Amino acid sequence: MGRRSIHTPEQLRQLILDAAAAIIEAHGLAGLSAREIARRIGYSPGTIYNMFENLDDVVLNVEGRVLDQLDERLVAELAKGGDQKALVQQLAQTYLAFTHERPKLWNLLFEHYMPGGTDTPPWYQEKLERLMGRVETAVAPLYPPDAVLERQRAARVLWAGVHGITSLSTANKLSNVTSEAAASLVTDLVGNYLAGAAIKAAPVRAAAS
Amino acid sequence: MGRRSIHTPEQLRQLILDAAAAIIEAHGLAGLSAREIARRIGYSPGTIYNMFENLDDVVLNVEGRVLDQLDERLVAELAKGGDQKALVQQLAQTYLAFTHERPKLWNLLFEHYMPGGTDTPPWYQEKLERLMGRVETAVAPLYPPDAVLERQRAARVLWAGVHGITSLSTANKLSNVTSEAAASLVTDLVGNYLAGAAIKAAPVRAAAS
DNA sequence: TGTGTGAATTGAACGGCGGCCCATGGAGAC
DNA sequence: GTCTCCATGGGCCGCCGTTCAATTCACACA
Repeated sequence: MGRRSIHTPEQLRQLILDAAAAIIEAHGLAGLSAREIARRIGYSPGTIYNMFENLDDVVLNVEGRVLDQLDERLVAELAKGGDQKALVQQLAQTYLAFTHERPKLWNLLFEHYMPGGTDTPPWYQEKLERLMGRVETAVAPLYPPDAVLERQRAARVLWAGVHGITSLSTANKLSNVTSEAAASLVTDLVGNYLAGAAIKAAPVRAAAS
Repeated sequence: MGRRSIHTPEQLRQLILDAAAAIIEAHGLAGLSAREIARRIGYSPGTIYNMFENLDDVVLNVEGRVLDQLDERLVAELAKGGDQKALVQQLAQTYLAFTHERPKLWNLLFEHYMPGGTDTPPWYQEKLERLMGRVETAVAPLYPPDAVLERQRAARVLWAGVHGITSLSTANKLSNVTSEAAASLVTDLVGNYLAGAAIKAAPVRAAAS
């Protein structure tokens, strides 16, 4: 069969990524295969190799879209504004909600290693840093303007901490913690961490407030 | 070929689990296969099915051993005793060190879902709860004796938080955070969280101390 | 020491899936 | 109508989990 011209190359790319994401969400990374993607989009396996280098390339691009989607959510949340302290809490809850919506898809980010231990491409690292930057933005008002390192550290700790709660709760590996309870754990983590950090900055005032 | 009696059944079980763990540590869960285990231990694939129900059963038992090994480490750390506050920090660092030693093997716990969404067997959940109990023990002296819920919550939050840092740093998904830097993030997390929690319990005294 | 017996071990075989490639022929350009 | 180009999808080759009839050996007993 020759060319179909039903879909533009870009449409085809998106079709493939949509299908791949759906498969991963339903059956995990292990359930993904070029044939299965092809079946779902009504094309043949070969088509996928015209648009992507190989399956790992497809997966990497699915990951990229997930990161972009999370970024959109965080940006939307930041745009709402509101109380500074509450903002960090809101971001954390947004992250939690996002990862709980499509747990297997989110888990993909941690299941998928690059073949041969290659590290992820620059655009991927940039997406990660962009996300981290959102948290830094939210945390910024709570720190003196010149406390750059503290801010970065806080952002990373909070990001990782919230990630830990979502990761363990979606995997059902936090003994007896349901998804709903995870939200209150996140609140507790963020609240106590920020309170503790505030003491270090200005012990007396923090305690008095 | 008939019986060899070179290994007792129990030895054979351990041989299989050793080999499986080695394969997973080297190539991830995706690299595991009954044939590969058989090759490594010098037996045939069929032998594995005499000792285990199927490959998932093997994997589950590898997970069990990993949990047991971590528990041993935590217990050893608890036995050392020492300052109460420092103890929580020590446990956290022990966890971090353990997961960084064999990252792929540790990751197994979060890559491997039970087939068909079955939940993990009771003995597995018990191992998880035993681990959580270790953290509760370490946290206990920092809370009033009757504050059971607070203690449990703190243990879960700390456990998950530390897990998040180890998870992201081993996966290289915490922008620009190396393995060594992870240790200081853990210290920061535990320190600030506990400090924040202390305020809530007794604002004035915590600030004054 | 010889022999019978059952358990342990085997490995070939089944049915299926996978990644990836390339000769083919249909679609578009002129 | 002709030609060119490129998407196509059938096919190659290999690996997988799992099974089970056949085989071989350890051991008990004589």
